[in-house]
Amino acid sequence: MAMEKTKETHPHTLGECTKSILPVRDALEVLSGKWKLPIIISLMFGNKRFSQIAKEVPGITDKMLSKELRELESNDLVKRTVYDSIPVVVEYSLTEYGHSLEIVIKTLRDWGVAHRKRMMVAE
Amino acid sequence: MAMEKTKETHPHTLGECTKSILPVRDALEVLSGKWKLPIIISLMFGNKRFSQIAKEVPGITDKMLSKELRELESNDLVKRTVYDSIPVVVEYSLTEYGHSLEIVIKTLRDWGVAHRKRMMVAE
DNA sequence: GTAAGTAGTATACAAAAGGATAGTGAAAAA
DNA sequence: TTTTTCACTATCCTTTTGTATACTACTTAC
Repeated sequence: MAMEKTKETHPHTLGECTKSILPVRDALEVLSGKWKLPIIISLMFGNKRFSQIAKEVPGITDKMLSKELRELESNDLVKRTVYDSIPVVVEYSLTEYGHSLEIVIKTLRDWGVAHRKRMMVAE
Repeated sequence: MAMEKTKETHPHTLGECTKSILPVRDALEVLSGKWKLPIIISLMFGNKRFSQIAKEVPGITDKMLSKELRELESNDLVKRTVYDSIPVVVEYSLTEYGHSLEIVIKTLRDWGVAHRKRMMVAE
């Protein structure tokens, strides 16, 4: 009798789920890590200089901040502007593309607020 | 004269931005990494067994899948059910709490789709 | 007897991420 | 004169993440 196991490998249904995973991975590639979103959030509250960001993102070191800013810049999410005053001042700002993350961050923050509440209840 | 540098350290304005960062960090603590969201997405398409998830999440190894599932389970996002059939079958499913991530994932996926489009244009 | 499927674990290693500390060089403030 | 600010960079170290390969133990199929 050997009822063939329905393999589900016909092109129609294959990857329905994978098709959802791929764009999320694309997003994660640009945003993942401990610091990128916090840095972006800090810049959503206004343009900032290096040391200002360092103060507002709790716990970040200069090395991490510098590295992450470079990556964000190379992905066109953050813009770096140098003013050749004395001493030199460097200003970081979100690009228009960077601002397109506002909705993502709002959603994640809302979930995070609920999550924290839940953890406190369960203590 | 010595105009005191306005320190901005009075409790009122301090941390307006930090207050946004903290819940996002809470969320990232539970969700960050390369694999957790892809695994959750795969489970949004239905309950799955270990090897099914392994097939649907491109590139994941048994070791990573096993490790990530344990973490997700300990955070109450995923439920593990053992059926003592022969051979033993283990089914993974999203908890109700896990389902609360649907909106987060949808937002991230939408951004990811737009991001991929953008990258292709810029080639 | 051999392979394949069930759900993983064990071991060893490489790579990436992150942390701690110190230093650069110029200028201004104490 | 020493310290502070500015925007970083350099070095070393630990932790986390990821890869590769092999193995367990049981059952069914070939």
